[in-house]
Amino acid sequence: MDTLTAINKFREHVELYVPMNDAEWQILSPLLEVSHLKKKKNFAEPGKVCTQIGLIVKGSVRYFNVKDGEEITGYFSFENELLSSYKSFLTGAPGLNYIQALEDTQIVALNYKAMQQAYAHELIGHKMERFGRLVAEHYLICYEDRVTSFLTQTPEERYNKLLETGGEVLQRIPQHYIANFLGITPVSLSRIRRRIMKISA
Amino acid sequence: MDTLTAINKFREHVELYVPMNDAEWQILSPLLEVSHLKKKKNFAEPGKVCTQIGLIVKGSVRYFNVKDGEEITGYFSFENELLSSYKSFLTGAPGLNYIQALEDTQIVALNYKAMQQAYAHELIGHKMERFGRLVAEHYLICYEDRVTSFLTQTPEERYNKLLETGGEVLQRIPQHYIANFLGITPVSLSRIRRRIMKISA
DNA sequence: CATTTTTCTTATCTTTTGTTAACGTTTTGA
DNA sequence: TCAAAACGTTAACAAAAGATAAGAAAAATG
Repeated sequence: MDTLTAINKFREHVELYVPMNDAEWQILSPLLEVSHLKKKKNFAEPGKVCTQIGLIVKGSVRYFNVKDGEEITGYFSFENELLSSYKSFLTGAPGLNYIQALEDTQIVALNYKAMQQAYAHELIGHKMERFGRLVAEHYLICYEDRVTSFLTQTPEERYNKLLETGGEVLQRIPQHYIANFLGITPVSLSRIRRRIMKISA
Repeated sequence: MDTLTAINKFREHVELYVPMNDAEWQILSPLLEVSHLKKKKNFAEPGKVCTQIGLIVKGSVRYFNVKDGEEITGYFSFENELLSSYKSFLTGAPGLNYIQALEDTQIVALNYKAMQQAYAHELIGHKMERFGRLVAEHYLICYEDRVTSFLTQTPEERYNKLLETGGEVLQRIPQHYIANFLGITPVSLSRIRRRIMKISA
């Protein structure tokens, strides 16, 4: 995808949250950086500060932690979704997880400094703060739902819910990553799948 | 606590995130509502829209869901912490959980309309948006950590970590609530505690 | 296109958790 | 103050999940 098209995707994404006129866009757009991430390359790594928040305009990524030498996948992001190692980006502390491209991926990003510039800008600052707030609120709600699912649902219930709602993830992602995402082992997910098969058959 | 002292606590809380001068405070403070919640009374209930976000100036609350007639406690909030059924407050959709006073509790709150007024205000809007953003980011990080703990740690590890860091919760909260918070049953937590006792003894 | 590598399932065994119930203790509230 | 409710622990059993290993199928890679 060419750079202009990519950058315009960022504008579309912002406009999901706040309206943005051309004058405002002229201020924001020069702050953006377009980058490419080859499959298996990392957007973020443990021990390093994540300096960017980005929009995936093409491709997909996987979030994972490494514990006792094992990868534990926690999340995925696809086209038209934001990505960042949020805690690291927001606090400036080193991150704890990898964000790795599942396929060749194109990203339009703001670095931390540019983001702060945008927030502080006399013309677009108020609007950008609102954008930042609405984005944070959106992900807050996602996380709230996820925590609730861990507290109130069994792994099997979580998987069934994912079957209903999780379109893209289920098609494009290996099962053992999904198992991690659900908080269980791949072997356990395989057993759950067999239980469900038997019931519905 | 008298109303003025309570309201000033709200100002102190805002100033943890953004500076606020007297003129700005004169605009914000009239939007606040002070309320009291007797022990066991609900701040939020499933099926009802949570219309307020509040600061606990005295007391504490418990968040819980009811599944199959059983209460599952997901979180606690204490003095000088914000409370809301965020998803409901932010989206206007009916909430899914109870927020209930653990003791007689005093709350300084903004209702949704007042919050939107503050965000849109020509003088304090930018600052309030930033406050809202920083608060959402703060809780986003809390939730991110919590999800990670479910994915990468065993219940026993989660409990050990809570023992290290969870000061107030451990002193003031019954164990079966803590078990729920950790995603396990009270019986299971009791067994974990015995295992830990044996090792450290 | 051949060969690694990855992915998924299955089996076995162990460990942990859930469930239910009982018991003594503490707290609550009428 | 006294009865009822709530709380924490323990036991016994069932159900589920983790660990490990093996094997077949599918996909990736040179």
